[in-house]
Amino acid sequence: MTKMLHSVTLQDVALKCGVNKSTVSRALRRSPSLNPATVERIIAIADEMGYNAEFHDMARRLALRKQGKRALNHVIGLLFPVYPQAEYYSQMLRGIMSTLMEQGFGLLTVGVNREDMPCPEKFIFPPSFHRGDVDGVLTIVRPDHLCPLLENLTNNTGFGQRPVVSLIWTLPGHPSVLTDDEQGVYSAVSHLLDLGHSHLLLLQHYPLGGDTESRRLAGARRAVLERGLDPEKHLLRIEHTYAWLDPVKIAEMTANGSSANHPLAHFLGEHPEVTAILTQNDAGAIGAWYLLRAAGLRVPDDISLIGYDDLDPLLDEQGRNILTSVRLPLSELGREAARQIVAQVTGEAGCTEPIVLPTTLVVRGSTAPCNPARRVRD
Amino acid sequence: MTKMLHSVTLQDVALKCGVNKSTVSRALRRSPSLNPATVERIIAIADEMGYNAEFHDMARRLALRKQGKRALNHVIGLLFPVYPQAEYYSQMLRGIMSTLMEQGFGLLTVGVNREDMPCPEKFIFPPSFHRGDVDGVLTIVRPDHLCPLLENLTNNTGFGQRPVVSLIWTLPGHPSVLTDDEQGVYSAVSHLLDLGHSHLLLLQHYPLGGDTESRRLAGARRAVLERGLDPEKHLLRIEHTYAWLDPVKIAEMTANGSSANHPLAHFLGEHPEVTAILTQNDAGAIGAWYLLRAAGLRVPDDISLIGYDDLDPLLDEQGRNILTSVRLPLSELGREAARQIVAQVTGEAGCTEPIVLPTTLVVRGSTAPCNPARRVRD
DNA sequence: TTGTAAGCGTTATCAC
DNA sequence: GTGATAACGCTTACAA
Repeated sequence: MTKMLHSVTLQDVALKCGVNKSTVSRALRRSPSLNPATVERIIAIADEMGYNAEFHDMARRLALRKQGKRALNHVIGLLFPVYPQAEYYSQMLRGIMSTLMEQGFGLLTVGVNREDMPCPEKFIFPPSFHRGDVDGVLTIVRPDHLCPLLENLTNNTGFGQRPVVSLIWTLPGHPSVLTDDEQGVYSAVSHLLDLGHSHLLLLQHYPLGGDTESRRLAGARRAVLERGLDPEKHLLRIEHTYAWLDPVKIAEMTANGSSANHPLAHFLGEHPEVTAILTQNDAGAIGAWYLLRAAGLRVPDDISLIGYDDLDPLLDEQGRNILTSVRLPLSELGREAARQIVAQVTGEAGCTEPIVLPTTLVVRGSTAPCNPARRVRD
Repeated sequence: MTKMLHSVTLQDVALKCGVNKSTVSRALRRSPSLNPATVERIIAIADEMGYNAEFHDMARRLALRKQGKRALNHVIGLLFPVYPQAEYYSQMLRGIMSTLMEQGFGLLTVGVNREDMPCPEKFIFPPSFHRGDVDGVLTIVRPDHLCPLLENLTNNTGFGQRPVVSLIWTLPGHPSVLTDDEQGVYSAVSHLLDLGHSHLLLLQHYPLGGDTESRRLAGARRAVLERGLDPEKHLLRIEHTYAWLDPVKIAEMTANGSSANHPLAHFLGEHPEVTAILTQNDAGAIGAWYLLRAAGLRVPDDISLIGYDDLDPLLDEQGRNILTSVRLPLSELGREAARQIVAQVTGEAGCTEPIVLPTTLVVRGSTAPCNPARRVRD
């Protein structure tokens, strides 16, 4: 194989084979209407000459357009959030990337910035999307942010009605790949109830254009109801902002002695019956842990604590992670989504209903049997 | 602007304007040889008809190929490692992504798996690379892994000799964007020497196809020599594997009481003069912290400890990060690399010598003045 | 079974 | 200044 700068064309191959270039074209795509012998001969010669089919894709696509057909680009777009939470999104990205690579697809990533979303009409997709270089897109963006972008995309001649698959969030009219948050919280709450806790506090973010929070709540309620308990009494709940339990802020508060002013501290003071807390994510659990500690409450002796995602560790004196948490199959989620979008763009039948992957409760030291003499220190 | 499925062509616009399609072509590219009045008129009508230039890029590129010219795709490839260390790479990725977006470029990411590198000839780039859809590439891959891939790429008609910019690692013959590790370790060592420490231990990974380790060592030596000290005596050094100080492993060892067997514990026993340790990264520092703790050595009272990267926190009782560490400008690194590759592909003059971005020593509680009565507990 | 020829939609080289 | 025309390299009726 010689390293040639001027590329080999069908015509070049045709000349060498002593046939017409259309014959070469057919041969390379193994047309059944051709003599198998000539097909093999032509392919061999084309190979030998270093004919690079992919290099001539623009010509191919131009020709195909006449017939109203189109060639696959083998490129999947990804609308990817640029906000921190590195580990969470990285795991999905790894799953997506490795699966797409295996399938011979490229990944064209577009950063979606939460800050830019107030005016999504200003968002401009890279030209590849307008050009039709992208066969389909995966998105990890909350629906309310996503919808204007998607409209932008589908109104574009270059993208049109190509497939879209949503990760993490359900997206009306499109397939999605989700974690089973109902089951995740159900298993966490069941675990606590099994340990004898009867008054639980569920900390949740304000719903942000998705139904994750309601699915989690549903799981918690199911576990409570299943034991014949009244959710109103036994399942307390606080909705809060992202920053509310930020470990860095909590650390500042505990350091300057103002942590008793935190709303969670107040709430626990008013609700001494609460012996277990479920947080929205591990960072929140870590923030809560230091807050509880500053309030003189010990985990798990006085209060059990469960995180979510199983990404950030809460280390004990020896450096072991003691945080009981709900682990999400994030990289598998990425893999499954990649499989889905590839199935869609290659025209295989894809599921239309959401694909829901199971979560796993990882039990560690931050949960323990309910201590009847609990919170005497309060 | 009507939403049309069949796209508007130059011919369509020409017909409506009552001119030839070649005139429209010239008008849209604001050819100076055209009557400015007609230029404006044609552009207006083309706009109104919803002519989408990007959609017809394949035809444009086909035509340009004749002249040996080529149109920019506005796509940058990224060779990105798929191994864990999420936060480290995510920060760079964010910088790269946001800058490329601002410049109107797309990012085509390719995962490079360390495990696959023993046989890099099996690595296949997505077709976009062969097709010439990528204007240039950014890489965050160690040179020894990268070189075979790069050869693969440059031997390809579709990529050829297009620009390559390397992040983190220098790459012979290509521009690179680096962190100033010499200065990073220099400032860390200077800080320790200023605190009165005179016998330091530098923990480093085995060099892995790059010169990062030697640059760090150089910085350490410079600081020591600057004070008239002999590096042989005052700058001890251990080269170790990635797993050597893995916090999870260390936690297991301390938990089952075997941590005294760790080579670092032995080494410190044999070198009681050492009062400060610099690790290769924060995870290593965290591992070391628990190891020291298990050995009865307190940080910073007995031993000062400095991490690297400033990504992973070491939390104190109140939840504050106490790890003194060298912060790298990772997201700025990504931004600068993106600027460089865009400059290269648009034909602007780019720096040929490496761009080196400064690091910052973030002093926290894990470093303190050298305690003369130190390590009496040993 | 294979060759011929007409596009796909652009750009560039000529004329005028 | 603007219009015809010939590529760019491929696919696919249709003809042979």
